[in-house]
Amino acid sequence: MRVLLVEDTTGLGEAVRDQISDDGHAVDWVQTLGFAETSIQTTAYDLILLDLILPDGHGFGFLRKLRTSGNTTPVIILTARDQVSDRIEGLNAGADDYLVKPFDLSELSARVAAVARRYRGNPSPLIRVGDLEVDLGDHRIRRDGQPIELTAREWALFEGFIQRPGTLLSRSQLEDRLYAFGAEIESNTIEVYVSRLRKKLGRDAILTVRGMGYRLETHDH
Amino acid sequence: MRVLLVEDTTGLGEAVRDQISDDGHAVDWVQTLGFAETSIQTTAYDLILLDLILPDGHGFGFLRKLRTSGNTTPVIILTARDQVSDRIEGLNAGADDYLVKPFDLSELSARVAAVARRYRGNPSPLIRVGDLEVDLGDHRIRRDGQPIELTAREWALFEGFIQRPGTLLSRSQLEDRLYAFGAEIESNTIEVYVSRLRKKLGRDAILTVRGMGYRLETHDH
DNA sequence: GTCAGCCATTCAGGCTGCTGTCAGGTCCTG
DNA sequence: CAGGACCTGACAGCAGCCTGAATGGCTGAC
Repeated sequence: MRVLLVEDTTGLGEAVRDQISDDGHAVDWVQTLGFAETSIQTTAYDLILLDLILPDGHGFGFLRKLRTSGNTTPVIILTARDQVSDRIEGLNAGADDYLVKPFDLSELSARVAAVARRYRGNPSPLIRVGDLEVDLGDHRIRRDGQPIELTAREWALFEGFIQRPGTLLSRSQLEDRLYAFGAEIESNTIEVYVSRLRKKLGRDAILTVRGMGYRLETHDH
Repeated sequence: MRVLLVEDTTGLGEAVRDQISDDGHAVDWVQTLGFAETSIQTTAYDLILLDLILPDGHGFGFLRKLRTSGNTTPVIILTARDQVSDRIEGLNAGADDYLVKPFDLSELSARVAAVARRYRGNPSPLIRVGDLEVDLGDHRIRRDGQPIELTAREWALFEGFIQRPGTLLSRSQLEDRLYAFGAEIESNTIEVYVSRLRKKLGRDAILTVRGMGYRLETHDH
C-alpha cells in the first residue's frame, strides 16, 4: 500500500514514516500542503495521513478540496486538538478516521492495517519500468521472470526512484529517503548505492545528471 | 451453511444477519450466551459468529466450554477495537478468526465464504506450496503423505505466510497475526517461531529478507 | 492435590552478510 | 589539460538474525 504522510513536525514525521514503513507500506512524507497537492497529482495513494496545522494552511481546506474534486482516497487525520467540534468538522470534511496526538504508534498501525485490509485482494499493483517489473507490496523486482534481490537500503533508494519515475532526484532528497531526516552524511553513500543498484538492475537503469542528481530511466534500453 | 450469530447489539445484529442471509446461508440470531447454549444443543451449526461482551457473560467462557466439550465448529469472534488485546486469549480459547468492529460487511462475507468453502461437504481444498500440501480447514500439513504437526502459534504464523505466499511480510505484520494489534513484543518471538517452522517444514521454506522481514518460498526446493 | 508433559516466551552466544567508508580510478567540462 | 564530479572494489565493524537451552504456565491424568 502507498501512503502519503502530511506532517510538518520532524520528530513525529520520522516516527510515523518509520512505523508505516516497518508495516510494509511505501511512505511519501511531505511537510506542507503545497507539496501534498503536488504529490497527489503525480501519484495514486491508498491512504493519506493528514496533520491539521501546517505551515501553509489548515488541513481541512486540503481535505475539502480533495473530496470536492472527487478523490475518495481514505484520509486519517492526525491532530493535537482533541476538541469535539474539530472531530465533527473533520468527519464532515470527509475524513475516514481520527488520531489524537499523542498517539501510540501501535494504534496508528492498527488503523492503517484496517485500511489495508479493505484493499487486500486487489491484484497487487505491478509497475513496469523499462524492462523491470516492480511489485511494491512484495518488495520484488523481476526481469524476464528472474527475481532480483535488493537489500533494505537498496530497496529504500530504489523506491524513491520508482515513486517518481523520470523525475530528477537530488542527492539530499535521496539521502532523506535512506536516513533519518536531517542526518548528516559525510561520505559518498548515495554514489555507492547507486552503483550497487546499477550492478543489479542494469547499467542504464539510473541516469546521472551531473551536478544535479539522478533520474530513473523509464524506457527500455 | 447454517450460522449461529451471538450478538446483543440490535443494529449490528440485524445488519450481520441480513448480510449472511443474503449470501445464501441460514442464520439463527441469539442475543445471550444462554440462548446460544440452547441453540448449539439442538442444532448443528457450521459456523458461529461470537460477540465477546454479552449481557450474561463473556464469550470466552462459552468458547472454552464449547471446545472442551469436543465441539470443533469454526468460531469467528466479533470484537470492538479496544478489546482487541483479547486476541491472544481468543487464539488460546480456540477461535478460528477475528473481526474487529467496525468491520466492512463485505469483509464479513469474505470470511464466512472462506469458512463455507472449507467446510462444505467437499474435502477442503488442498493448497500446494512448494512440496507441502496444506489443508486450511484441518490445520494440517503433509509432505509426501507424511503429516507435519504444528502447535497453535506455529500454525497462526504459518497461516499468515500461506495467505500471501511469496509476499514479503514484515515483523510487525507477523506479530499482528500472533498478538493483538500493537501488542508490544519485546523479544525475538517471531524469530523463534520462524526457526521452529523451518525445522518442521524444511530449511528453505521461509526466506529471510534481512532488515525487512520474511517471505514464504513457493517453489520446490 | 500432585505430577508429568507440552507449549509459549525469554535469553545469550555465535554467526552472517549488510552498511558505510575510503582510496584510487575514470569521466566530464571548461 | 586541469580540476572537479562521479564510480566502484575492498574491507572492518556491527546490526540483525539464528537457535539451543532454560523458565514458568497451563492442562489433563490419576
